[in-house]
Amino acid sequence: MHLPPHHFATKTAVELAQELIGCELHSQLGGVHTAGIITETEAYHEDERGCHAYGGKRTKRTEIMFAEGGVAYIYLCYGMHHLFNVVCAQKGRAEAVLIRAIEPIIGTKLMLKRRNHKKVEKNLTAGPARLSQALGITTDLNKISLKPPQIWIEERKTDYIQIDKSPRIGIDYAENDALLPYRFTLRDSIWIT
DNA sequence: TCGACGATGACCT
DNA sequence: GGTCATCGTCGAA
Repeated sequence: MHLPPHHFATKTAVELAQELIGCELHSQLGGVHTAGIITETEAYHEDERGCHAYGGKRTKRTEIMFAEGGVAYIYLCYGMHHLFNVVCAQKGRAEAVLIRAIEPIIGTKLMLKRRNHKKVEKNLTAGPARLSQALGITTDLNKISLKPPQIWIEERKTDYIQIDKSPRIGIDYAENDALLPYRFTLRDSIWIT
């Protein structure tokens, strides 16, 4: 069963980032279906410096983070990478979870084609820009609601997993907030960065 | 308008 | 380990 958009509105980013580990991220774009198990996430919220909406800053780009949870926040990084986030929390509160890595499970052949790879290996879908490319996610889909048939999340199917915590990647500018344990990874998975 | 700078990844040594 | 591609966003001018 997929998690309905309103589910995300009830969660903080730190809660959701952990809950999403082990869930499945699905995309059905151009009539083709791809999906993977979420193995790595990061939490962001407006009270810490790593967040684009730090201090409640509303700009054209960050406005979607203040929407009610259940929509996608997809933005372009380094001029070429499309990074996918799940907006959560209630309307008016900026919180989101960055999906950083997945383990491919459905449509791996198409993922290989989209990524121009020959072989299924870690760098096919481990990395926030890599998984977006593998699933066909681009900024065109920014702000869409997270429900079938475009992009949605299926609940975790295994009953027990272990989650590790560590500091987030690539946010040195966030000063002391860069040390917060807001990165979550599926223990023993090879599909993490 | 303009310039600085990224929630990165590919490729090279 | 290191280099660099590439462009939207944001704040300063």
